[in-house]
Amino acid sequence: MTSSLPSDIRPTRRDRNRQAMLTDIKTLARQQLSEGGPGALSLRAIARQIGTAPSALYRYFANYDDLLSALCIDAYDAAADALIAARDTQTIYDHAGRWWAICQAYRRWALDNTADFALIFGTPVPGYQAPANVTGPAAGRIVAVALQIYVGAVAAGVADPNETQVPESFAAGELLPILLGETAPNLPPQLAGITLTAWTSVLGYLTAEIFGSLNQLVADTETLYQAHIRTIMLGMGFDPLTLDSRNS
Amino acid sequence: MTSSLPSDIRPTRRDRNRQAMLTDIKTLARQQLSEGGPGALSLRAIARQIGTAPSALYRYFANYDDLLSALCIDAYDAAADALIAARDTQTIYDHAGRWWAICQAYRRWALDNTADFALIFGTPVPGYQAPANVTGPAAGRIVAVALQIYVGAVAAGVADPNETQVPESFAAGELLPILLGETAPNLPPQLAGITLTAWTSVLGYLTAEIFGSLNQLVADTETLYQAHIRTIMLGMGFDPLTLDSRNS
DNA sequence: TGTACATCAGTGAACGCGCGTTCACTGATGTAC
DNA sequence: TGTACATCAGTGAACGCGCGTTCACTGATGTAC
Repeated sequence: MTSSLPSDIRPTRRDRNRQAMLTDIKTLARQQLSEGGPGALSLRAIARQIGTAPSALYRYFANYDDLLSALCIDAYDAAADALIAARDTQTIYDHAGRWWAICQAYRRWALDNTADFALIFGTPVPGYQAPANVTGPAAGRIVAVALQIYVGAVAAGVADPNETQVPESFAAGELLPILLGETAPNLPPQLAGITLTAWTSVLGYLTAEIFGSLNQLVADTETLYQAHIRTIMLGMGFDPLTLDSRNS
Repeated sequence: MTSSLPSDIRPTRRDRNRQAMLTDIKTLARQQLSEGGPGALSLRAIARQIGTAPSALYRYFANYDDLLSALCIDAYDAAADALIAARDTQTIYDHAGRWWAICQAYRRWALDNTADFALIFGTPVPGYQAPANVTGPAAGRIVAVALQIYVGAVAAGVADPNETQVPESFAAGELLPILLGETAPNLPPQLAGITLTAWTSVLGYLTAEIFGSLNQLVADTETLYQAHIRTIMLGMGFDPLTLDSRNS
């Protein structure tokens, strides 16, 4: 009975094995990167850990770079998913709450997945340049989430974009228009500018905390992060009163 | 006459050659890193470019890691020097101007020395962990410059630290007390917190611009950076009017 | 000023290593009749 | 249900490569008398 289903619906044993192997490879690859930093990824080492011949991996990835690209995309997607999940823990009407939530989730995800974070935002793996056409859209998803929340906040009057001085129009890159078109057509680029400014500030803190020198300077990075986010939100024109009531 | 000076003062031919060789090695090393990313540094390749035997390099650096550490320290120092030089183009009384200046210089330096920037703030080179005792102080210098300016601004009443909500006391790491002791003893940690928050925001933008996705999103990153800095300065409690008069 | 010795820079061959990738192959899993 | 064939996963040996590091050495540069 169970085996009478057409193969389109019920995947064959081979298909299932293949999927399992694919995730095994990627899991081990991520592990290697997290332990040895970028460039520490070795196909042979993965094969060794799996217990297979090195050449067997070429049934799953055409070559070294292909594996890396797959890891990048997975990482972007995982981060975006984490943000979206965090966003949805808050009401649609609580814009400040949503922004706050994605910021917390971003840090959590980064701390819990250092390797992936490094892969995406750190120095590129030697000799590897992520193919922009593949990796770009995945990267855009993350910013899109942030942008969408801010647009909602401004529309609801909870955030005042005029508090900052981002130029009203600035030359956009290739990806931004696509991004804007997807989330909110006819969006004033100023909002995008503010969001990017804010978002890079968030990212900057995380970079400093994860790669860098921050841990040597401050022990309680958690608290400092909250203050950081608050400052950023003030810069975006979120209502100070709302923020204060939330924090205390 | 020239050769009659004691060897303590006039370095021997050997000494001068040695210095030249040292800088040659480091220059080529930096070049390699900038071309191939972290992990792309190869002693053999350097020897090849210099036109010497690989083993000759061991007269100058005990091993691979030693060379990397030297490069790190140089990079930190170069960045700090650039900041200090920029700071000193402004009057001692123009605190906002000084902060603005070091932010501009920071970006310039980062863009002009991507390899060094990546070495310090990017993902670590595989298998290499910078010895904190060597590298820490150099890293501290940079933050010290920023901190010093902010302390001056607050003392002069140009910046109001109470505008933000950084916790008044937070657990400090190992390095911060040393840093504080050097630049300004008995400094309220709140000011340090604000400075760190601000400084990581600056760094975050640069990380995003240099490593990352920002270029795909925005073409005129220059303008956006100015807005970014302005927002950060507002968050630090700098006087909005002063900022506006400067920008226009 | 000239000689004897110590220091140091650079040579070149060799070490053992791990890497990505190819290739002809065996054997298992699926498919069509 | 059973057979014949096609597809695919994995094997194992081999390729050429570049790497960091060691070692005994030669020759140049400095130093002391």
